[in-house]
Amino acid sequence: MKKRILISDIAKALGISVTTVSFILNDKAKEKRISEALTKRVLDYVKKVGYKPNELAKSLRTGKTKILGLIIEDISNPFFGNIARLIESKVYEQGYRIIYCSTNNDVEKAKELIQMFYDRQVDGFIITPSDGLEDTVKQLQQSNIPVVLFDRYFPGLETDYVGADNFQGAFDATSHLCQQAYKRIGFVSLYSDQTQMKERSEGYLKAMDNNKQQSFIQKVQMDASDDEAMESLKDFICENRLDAVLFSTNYLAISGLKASKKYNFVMPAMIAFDDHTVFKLLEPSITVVSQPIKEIAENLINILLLRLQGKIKATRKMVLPCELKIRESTKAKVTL
Amino acid sequence: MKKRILISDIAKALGISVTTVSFILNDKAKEKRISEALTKRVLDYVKKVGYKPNELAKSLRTGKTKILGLIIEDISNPFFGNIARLIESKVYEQGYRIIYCSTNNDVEKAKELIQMFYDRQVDGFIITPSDGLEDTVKQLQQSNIPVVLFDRYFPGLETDYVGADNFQGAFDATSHLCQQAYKRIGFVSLYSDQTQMKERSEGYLKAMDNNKQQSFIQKVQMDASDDEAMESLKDFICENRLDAVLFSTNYLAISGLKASKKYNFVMPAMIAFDDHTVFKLLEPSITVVSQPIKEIAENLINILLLRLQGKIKATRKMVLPCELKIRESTKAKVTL
DNA sequence: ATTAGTAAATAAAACCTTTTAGCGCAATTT
DNA sequence: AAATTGCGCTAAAAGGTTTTATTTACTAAT
Repeated sequence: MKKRILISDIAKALGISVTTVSFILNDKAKEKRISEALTKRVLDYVKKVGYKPNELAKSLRTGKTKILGLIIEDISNPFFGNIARLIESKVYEQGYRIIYCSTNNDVEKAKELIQMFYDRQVDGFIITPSDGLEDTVKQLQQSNIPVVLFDRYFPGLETDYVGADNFQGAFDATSHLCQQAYKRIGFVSLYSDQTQMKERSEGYLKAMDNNKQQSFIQKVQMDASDDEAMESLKDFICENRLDAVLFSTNYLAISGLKASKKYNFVMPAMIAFDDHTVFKLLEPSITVVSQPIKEIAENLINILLLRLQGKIKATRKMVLPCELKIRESTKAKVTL
Repeated sequence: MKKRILISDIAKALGISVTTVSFILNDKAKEKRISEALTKRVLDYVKKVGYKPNELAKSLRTGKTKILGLIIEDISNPFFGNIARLIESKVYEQGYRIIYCSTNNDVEKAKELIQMFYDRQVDGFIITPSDGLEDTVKQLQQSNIPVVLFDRYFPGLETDYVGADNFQGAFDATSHLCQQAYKRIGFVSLYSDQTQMKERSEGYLKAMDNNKQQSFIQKVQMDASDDEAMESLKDFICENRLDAVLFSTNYLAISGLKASKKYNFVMPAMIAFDDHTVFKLLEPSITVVSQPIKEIAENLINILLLRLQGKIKATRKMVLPCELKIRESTKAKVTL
């Protein structure tokens, strides 16, 4: 266990000052008019001894950590998991690192996590905000630390934001069900004020209105257990004799599928919001509204990096189109 | 955007020294015989102004970051995703934080990530090591930084390790297939020297030997595309007229299922290693060898924390039992 | 009256960088 | 001739903690 080598060791070994070494290592050799000969000598030596600066000391001095905080709803949901992975590899190329945490939609936990990231002086945030997090986000903004929201936002707060066109996604999905001649189309959502949920509701309702159909809406408690969700979904689908259902999230759809298995009823035509491995494999495979995960991740990073570099002033809101992936679960209804 | 408050501000405001404040804040008031009156005065004031020490400065001084590095194979695989989540919440309670990264089984990326975590001075590592990472792990050990491996290990290296009993899991699964009267039982694995794969192979082979059955083994390239995997699995299952298959990972099983859908052949009886939402939902539902995720996460953290506190000297290897969850995909064979 | 001991607090060093301000000298401009 | 500029480099401050070694002001013992 050998001792870490310091910048002062380099300076001493080469008989020059620490400052000079620091300038050279931070690509300020030209700017500070340090001779090429010396620059090369330092660089060679540094490489030879494998010197790596102490990132902590660096951060302490500069106030920059090159770490970004990613606060997401649930890392085990593949939608978020995939976004996290894409973000991770994107920022990696730019020399940034990610610390992530899942909130599981718990406001208090989210607040704590944000506080902790703030204490660790992350350079910026990407957040899927839970209900009730508006003030915290506002505080971050006031502290002048870049924040980009995704998946949902706060209507009353000017923030950078990247998300999918939830209205259009739900509208297209519902319209598709109408076209396929379904007559009793239900919508499953959550008790939540989050914008993405509201937009999906509105998309559903608008399409139903356009087609002059009666709407059926069931909301599930956000903290409901799997069993509770399954039971209420069974009741919703069976008692209303629905012939089609649009689920506003992939896990609600999965709860629905589990319910149909557990309570042994036939799942009607269905569409889920957000794709999932399950949906491609099932018999019949499930039609989904798929969010442009890659584009979302790319835009999140781009906006955050621009902000970190101070290159943008006005807030940016990006709304990206969803794609309806039509599979077997929404074949045209056979009228008896 | 108000200025951050410092420990020196506290000291000045109360007319005492920085040292005293520091002692009190670090629970050394008694040890350093600081009067209770003063202790209370400081604590109250700190609470009132909401002082939070600068974690960077703290880490720079103490050499401890209270951050642990988690290097896993693939965060989007629910097996790893769930372990990550459990670990995250466990260490959170202990005041530690997690930085994670996925390697996707790329050695070079793994090396880079470990180097970067090391540069950031994480206090300890939890690693699912890729092939070829032995030297890097050895170096970490020599630098006296705690490392716990999981899922797989290096036979030639004395390290802490937590994993499932892969041999027993595969053995039980294979024995179950034999009992159900299947006669042509295949095993799908990876071209990899990783221990967990070898152990699963051996479990399969041992059970086949015990039952005096011919074995069928197919290996898939680790970097194979989904399509390549699907094609070779189709050939393996169809050409050998297998009536049962044991898949050594959940994603191989999923590739198999996709293949049966794409190439339109009937999937024989099957068992997958590691559970997955899909497996419960499919018709028929899939029998799995389930690893004790919760126990694995708990033991990983326990061992790492003990090591961080210097409470253990000898290396610990924990092998935890797997559970065979019998579902519909392995109903007894009907002999014609 | 001196010494020893102790309680309560502190000054200063240490952790390792980056960055500001400036030095000494030669060449150029006023 | 005096003032300015350019060059190549550096001393020292700053960033905010923790911790070691020490001081101060007492009381108790010799």
